[in-house]
Amino acid sequence: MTLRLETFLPYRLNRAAAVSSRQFSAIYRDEFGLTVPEWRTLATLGQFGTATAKAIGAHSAMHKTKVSRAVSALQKRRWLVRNTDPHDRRIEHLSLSAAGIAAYKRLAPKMLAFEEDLLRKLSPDEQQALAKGLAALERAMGIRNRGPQQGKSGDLGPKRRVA
Amino acid sequence: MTLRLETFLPYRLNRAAAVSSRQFSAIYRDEFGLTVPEWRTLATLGQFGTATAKAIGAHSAMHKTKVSRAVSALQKRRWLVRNTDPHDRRIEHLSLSAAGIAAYKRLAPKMLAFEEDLLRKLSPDEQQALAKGLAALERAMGIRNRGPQQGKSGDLGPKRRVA
DNA sequence: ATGTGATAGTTGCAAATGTAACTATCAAGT
DNA sequence: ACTTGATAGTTACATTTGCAACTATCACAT
Repeated sequence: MTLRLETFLPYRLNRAAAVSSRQFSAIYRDEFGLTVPEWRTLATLGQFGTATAKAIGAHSAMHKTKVSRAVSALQKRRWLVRNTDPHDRRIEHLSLSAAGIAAYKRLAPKMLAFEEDLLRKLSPDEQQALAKGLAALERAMGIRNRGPQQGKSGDLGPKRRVA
Repeated sequence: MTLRLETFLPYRLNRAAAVSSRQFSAIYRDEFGLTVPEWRTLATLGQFGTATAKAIGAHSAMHKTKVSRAVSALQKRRWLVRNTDPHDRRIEHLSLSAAGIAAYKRLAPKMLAFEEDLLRKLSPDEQQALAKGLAALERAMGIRNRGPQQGKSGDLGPKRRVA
């Protein structure tokens, strides 16, 4: 019974995530003063066009208050607009304004380039292994990768884990 | 130029780390009320016997204030003892008390079992892929897996002083 | 129509966190 | 000895975060 941290999965994940997050977040922090939750929200809406706060939270594993505050911040910058669902006024469909889209289009290539720089340090089969391993892990942990929308009936909701 | 979050590395890492951390931390939180930094510190000392606060931070990618507070908390529980280096009084060699070791020995098997439950959901070659991909990523990001001592720049162990 | 329970999202408050400034110590140069 | 620059670790302060409680709205049953 020995717990070797270097091979212990949650430890490795947290460490890798922390380091990568520090490096990547420097980009949008320096350029726009965006926080991590704000950038994630921007990126989600940039990719999907429209999503609810709940869907963003489910897709990114962010707590709903984190999403709520990120949405408020982006709205204050006038990068994001809210549209109440006409059939259910509890729901707000979020999307980017023109300014928000412009910021996204300016940022996304830099993020991708940075990722590519990182991945270039891996051999092709290491890259493949990483992708395969992560996908399997996501599946095992119940992380679903469908679109963030479908708020109504089908929602991929935080309810799993039957106990 | 499309940024698909489901395949974007830092996003996936953060998401996987967040989910795994939530699940794993429930164990030591429920059992002992330990926080994540406290558990990491405990686990590091449990594995290595002795380490400095700086080494713990370097090994786990935790900020030094996080480590400092975790060490204080563990010390307050009397699970940890500090020993000032006789040759350099800035340095404190940390180690677990008997009570700390007892707690570690009680916790570590549960953590390992939980990890095993998770990994069992992956096929053997998925497990291998994950290990290989993570190792490559750690190398690419400059995460070194030697003993917890020595920072990024460095040599092993307490600085060699030629008497 | 009214009550019950569920859901989307917000907010108050306390706890956790990071930055920067601090103390104490050391090594090396003068 | 004294200054300078570096390092290990701590602390003050402001920001960020999460939990719990809240509002508003809905579906459904009575």
